[in-house]
Amino acid sequence: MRAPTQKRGEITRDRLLDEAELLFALHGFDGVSIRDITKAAGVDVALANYHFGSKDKLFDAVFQRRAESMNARRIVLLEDVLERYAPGLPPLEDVIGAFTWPVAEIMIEGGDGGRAYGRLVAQVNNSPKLAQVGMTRYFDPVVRRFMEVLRAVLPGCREEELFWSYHFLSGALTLSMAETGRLDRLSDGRCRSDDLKAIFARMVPFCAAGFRALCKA
Amino acid sequence: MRAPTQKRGEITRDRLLDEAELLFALHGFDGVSIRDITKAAGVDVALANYHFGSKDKLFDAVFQRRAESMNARRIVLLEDVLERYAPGLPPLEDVIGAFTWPVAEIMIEGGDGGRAYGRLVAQVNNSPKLAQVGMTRYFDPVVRRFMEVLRAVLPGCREEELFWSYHFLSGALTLSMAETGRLDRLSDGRCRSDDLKAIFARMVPFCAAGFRALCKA
DNA sequence: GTCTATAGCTTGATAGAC
DNA sequence: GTCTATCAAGCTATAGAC
Repeated sequence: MRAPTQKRGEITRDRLLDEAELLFALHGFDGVSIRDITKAAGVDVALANYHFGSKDKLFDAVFQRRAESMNARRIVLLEDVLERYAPGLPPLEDVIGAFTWPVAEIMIEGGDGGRAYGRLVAQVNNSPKLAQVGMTRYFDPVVRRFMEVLRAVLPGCREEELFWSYHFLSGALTLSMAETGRLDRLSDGRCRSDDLKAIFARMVPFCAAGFRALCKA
Repeated sequence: MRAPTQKRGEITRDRLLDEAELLFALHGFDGVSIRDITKAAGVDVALANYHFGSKDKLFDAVFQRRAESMNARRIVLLEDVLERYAPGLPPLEDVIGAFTWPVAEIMIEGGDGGRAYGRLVAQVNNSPKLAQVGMTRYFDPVVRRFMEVLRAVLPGCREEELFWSYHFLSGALTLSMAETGRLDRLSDGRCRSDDLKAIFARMVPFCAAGFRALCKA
């Protein structure tokens, strides 16, 4: 992730982002101090404020970093799917897959940081204080694009049913990103929170059936 | 909620629980100080530690308080449904309804505190640090009972599919409890996070269809 | 860009008077 | 049970030397 040609300042910046990501994901915004982060990154306390201005802005930078690549990937997969079935329309499953799969990719390929980012998004999406700013600003533009396609793929579906369906999908998706390990215990080890391929393979048919059930009514 | 015959100490205790519930729900455990809570409750700073021992234990007491009545209500509704269809088995929808509806009841009938409690559970369920203790201890015993009934109602369904289906239901349910208002904006006001009857009426068919889709495969 | 030093404030918890 | 007073530790943020 870190190019060998980076300047010292950039290395510090990236280290701070990486450690902040891990710590915020585990303890939440208020559960982590600037000191915790700079200590974990092995840099001086003052550098967090020098590079990011404030703790708030550092959090925002962490949240934004991977949101951009994830959203870009979502759009690529969506346009791919649309093209593949043009001039017809793709199955609902493929549209949902284009939305959910980039999350799995980041968490699988992004190592500890990628998994931490998933946890972070899960907490932000479920926080009344943070969801309005974080999710709305960084994710909703792409969600609106998906809603357009869903509308086309499910003709005649009422708007309310379409939005509520998305809401339930969002809940299922973000709880999966949280990787809390709760289901591991509940299922006596049969299901594992970190088995992302198992989860995402099931999330698509589960939610597709849900969308169809609501849109039928 | 507060009996007129309560002693002064009990009133203080209840006030602290009520205000802690509201504040923890909005800002999370680390976003609230003992001073914030005692100030909101109009009692002395030292009384929180006198009555509850520590901030951790106060949080735990808040979380446990409504969990007990919610779980009791879930079991009552479940046994009702089972009895109504005996010696046969109830439809999947009724079982899911017995699990989800008590949440709506508490949030609708419990006023500001009830809604705050929903937000609190949403955050705990999505937190890697808190979910293991909070959810596992207070909710999983009842969930295990529901899993037994779901197993009976969906004969031949593989265990993994059953547990993952519950996981997705849990995500949809807790995001609905969070009432973040995100969907309100996204849908340009067509859907409202606080319209609990609209949400819970749709959650049942959405998730029932999901369970059936996964168990069929 | 980095580091030292520090200002100014808030934190959880408690000892002891009432 | 309640309140005053306080402790020791933590916090964010910044001014100024290098």
